[in-house]
Amino acid sequence: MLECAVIEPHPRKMKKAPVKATVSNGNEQPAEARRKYDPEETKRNILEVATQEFSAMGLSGARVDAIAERTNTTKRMLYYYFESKEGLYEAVLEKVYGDIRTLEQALNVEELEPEEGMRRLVEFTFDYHDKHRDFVRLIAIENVHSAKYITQLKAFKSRNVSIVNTIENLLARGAAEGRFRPDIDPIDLHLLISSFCFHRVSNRYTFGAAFGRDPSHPRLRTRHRDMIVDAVLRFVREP
Amino acid sequence: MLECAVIEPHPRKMKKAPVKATVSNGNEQPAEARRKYDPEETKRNILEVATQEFSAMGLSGARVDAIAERTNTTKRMLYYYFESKEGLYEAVLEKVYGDIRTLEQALNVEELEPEEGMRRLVEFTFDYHDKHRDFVRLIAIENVHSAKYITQLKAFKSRNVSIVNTIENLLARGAAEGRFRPDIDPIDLHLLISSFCFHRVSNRYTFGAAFGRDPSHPRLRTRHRDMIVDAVLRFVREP
Amino acid sequence: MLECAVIEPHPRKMKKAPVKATVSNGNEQPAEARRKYDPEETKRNILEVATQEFSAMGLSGARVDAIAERTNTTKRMLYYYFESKEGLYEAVLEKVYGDIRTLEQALNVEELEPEEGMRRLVEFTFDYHDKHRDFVRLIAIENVHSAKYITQLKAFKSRNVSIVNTIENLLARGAAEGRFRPDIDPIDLHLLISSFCFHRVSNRYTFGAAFGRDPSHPRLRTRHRDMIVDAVLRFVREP
Amino acid sequence: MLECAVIEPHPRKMKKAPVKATVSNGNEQPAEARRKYDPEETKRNILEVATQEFSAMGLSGARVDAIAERTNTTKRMLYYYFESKEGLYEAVLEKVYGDIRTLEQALNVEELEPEEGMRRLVEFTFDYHDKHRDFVRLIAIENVHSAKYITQLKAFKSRNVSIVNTIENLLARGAAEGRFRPDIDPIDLHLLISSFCFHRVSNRYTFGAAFGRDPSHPRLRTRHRDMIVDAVLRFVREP
DNA sequence: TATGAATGAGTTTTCATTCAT
DNA sequence: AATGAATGAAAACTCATTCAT
Repeated sequence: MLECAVIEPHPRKMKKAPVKATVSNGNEQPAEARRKYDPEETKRNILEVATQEFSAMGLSGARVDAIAERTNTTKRMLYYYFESKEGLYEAVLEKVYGDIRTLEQALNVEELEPEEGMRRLVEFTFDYHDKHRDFVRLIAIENVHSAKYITQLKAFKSRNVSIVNTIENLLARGAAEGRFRPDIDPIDLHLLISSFCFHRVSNRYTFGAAFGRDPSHPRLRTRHRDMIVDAVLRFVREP
Repeated sequence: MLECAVIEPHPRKMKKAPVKATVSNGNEQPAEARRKYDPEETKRNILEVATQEFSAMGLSGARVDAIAERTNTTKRMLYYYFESKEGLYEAVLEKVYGDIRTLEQALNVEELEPEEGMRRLVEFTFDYHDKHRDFVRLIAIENVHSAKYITQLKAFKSRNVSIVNTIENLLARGAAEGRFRPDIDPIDLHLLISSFCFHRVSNRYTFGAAFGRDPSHPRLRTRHRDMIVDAVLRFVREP
Repeated sequence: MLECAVIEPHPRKMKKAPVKATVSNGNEQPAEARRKYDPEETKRNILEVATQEFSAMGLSGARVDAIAERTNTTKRMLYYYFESKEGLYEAVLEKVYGDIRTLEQALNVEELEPEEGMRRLVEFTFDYHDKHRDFVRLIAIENVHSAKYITQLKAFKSRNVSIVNTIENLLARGAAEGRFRPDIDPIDLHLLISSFCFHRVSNRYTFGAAFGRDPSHPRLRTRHRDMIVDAVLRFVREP
Repeated sequence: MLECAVIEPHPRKMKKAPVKATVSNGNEQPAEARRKYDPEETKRNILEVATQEFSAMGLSGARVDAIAERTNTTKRMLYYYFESKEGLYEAVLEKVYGDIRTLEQALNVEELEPEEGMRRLVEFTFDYHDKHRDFVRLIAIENVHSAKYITQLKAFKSRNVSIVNTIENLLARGAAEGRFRPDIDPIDLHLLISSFCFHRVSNRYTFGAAFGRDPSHPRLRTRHRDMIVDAVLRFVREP
């Protein structure tokens, strides 16, 4: 049967240009309509939507189609700029880190006296996680993926190093003044601080379900902020 | 007959060994006699493998095929016993909670004096997260999915309630004795404790990447345990 | 805008089972209907169709959908058994080689006297290419892809070696008898023979277009067969 | 502003250097003056790159983007000048034929005595295929596509006709002199000659893989050239 | 003449789930 | 109770081509 069945190559045409239907879609842009050709805006738009999707659904749970749909452009552009779903995910991580960097610059605790500086640092860390929930969720998601993608970011290590340096400086000055205990490891302390700040955001769903309290409620938020400051100060103070 | 081309499905994917390979006992039996159907064992085996897969890959990232492959049985059985991927995931959550309950019974702090009881409670919480990493990862995964599945578990709420009751009791007794501050919210305190215990497990990949330290290393583990006990006691103590 | 837009994870359901439409499609199978579950038949069927498609369209030109459509099964099975388009292509190459091997066994020229053996060998080579056009086309296609896939086949090298051995034996015996020239390289001669046999099949379209002759026409076929035998014998004969 | 994340489209694909980079001449001109639009040069450049891509990848395997990338111009220009991928492919075929035509004029065997003329003709055919590998590959590719495109070329038929005429003339003169056999069909002989010359180029990858010999190696090349001349002369000579 | 951004339709591949035995 | 084969829907990704400037 097979061997001699001389199948003339069935002629199949090459891709042709699609018919273009330039019909207006009814809901026209308002007066200050976006420019049609604005790559930076396109990228930003894609990244914005992708950030939401990835942080809401996880890397595997996110759908490229879902992202594209909520974008001002098409799925194709997403691949045009970011190569692949993973590439887009990485770009999202990068962007989220970039966004945060600016904020971080503002933290200037080196000039404050140690206890006040420590208070500021903790408050900053708290606010920072509280404000950047997408960031927190993405880090949690990264841990599900064994931090495979985030480790490739240059920004990643440096950022953590800088915060630890800040803590180290505070601890050293406090100890020199006899106000702080001298034997505290800065990284350990950073872990203590960020654990709380991170956890109440990352685990707010299970927390809410378990205790019937939404940790993002303003009253709870304030109380938590005070508490972690208090706990940290009590922890570092001599004796 | 394609004598020379016996094509097995997906010949290129490396097959990991099933989790519990039924070892041959040497004196083989005729086919019918040897194969002893053991539904309980089959279910246990499936759950075990599924726990690994879900906790390693997340709910969306997990693959039914991957689970079935490492099982002693087939994909069909997985559906036979657990209905669907989601059903299996729920069963995994349930199992993980069940496993833990036993351990939890052992914690009897009500008889200890408040400070010692608090120490025990924190240590218990620490050890418990440290030992049950799959549990921790699954909770983190649940939060990616807005705690959709875990809230359905009866075990879930009760467990958290019981731990909070324990803390409440300790705080009340401590306050009565004038040793603890009287204004501490037990749920807040639980959040403080569990944040640290949870975070160092759930985020160990990003932590490791950021600081070049593996938080599961024994030395670090001990230090962290001491630290959280210390921090909590300093936090609750009067004044 | 972005940062604080708390997007509640839009609930999206997991894949559900499709509705099964078990309607009869009208053109029922004849009495000797295929068994529904016959993996060997399924694979054979896929390979048969794939052979046609690849040999007609080339590797890049072939369409997985087109193959699946002409199959008794679905596209999914194609991936079930062959992993990928490339995997299927490789399996096709393998099968085509397997098919041919049998035929080749029949060639027993070692017992014939050199000249008669050489005639048989050339005729065999001619017939073999003439009959296996898919094979010829696939080899041509492989050369477009720099023989990337075929080199992985075990069957490939051994087959060529055996035919060269056969030629070598004939040449040696012929030279010993003083009938053949002693300085002929067997691989070169194989190239001379197979060039012609291959070319008139592989290039029949351009040949037809250039000269208005279809080289597969029976009359031309016979003349070509005689010609290559004649040319080879004249080439090898002393002096 | 995503200051730290300037995302270029497809940042991961390595870009090969364009085929002819317009080197800066040191003393730069103002923008308008420096850029000299040279349509002919642009077309030539595109064709050159396209020839490489098509002959290396086949018609379906070739990528318009890949061609444009290695060009000094953009994809749009490619469509501007050649309409479509197919149009470009046809232009490549045409160019390749055009390139060759010049060479072919030089062959003047009508003045030589038949045997010497035949030798020259074969050598010419050999050299011509050996030198124009792209041409050979493109013909092979055309046969994968049933010679759909090449048949439209005016140059195509005429070229083949003229070579056959040349052979016919040689055969006739040789037969008249009693040196050549009188019953040889010129088209068949052309097929014999070109088969070998074509095949060793078109199938050099599978040949190399099968026999561990690269047919384009100078030593092998010379031997092959001598062989085909020898074989043809022995074939045409009386008796 | 020239260009980078944009696109829609197609193409390959994956996945949870079910069927026939 | 158990199984390997089978499946449709959806997901990721690609490609030739065109638009707006």
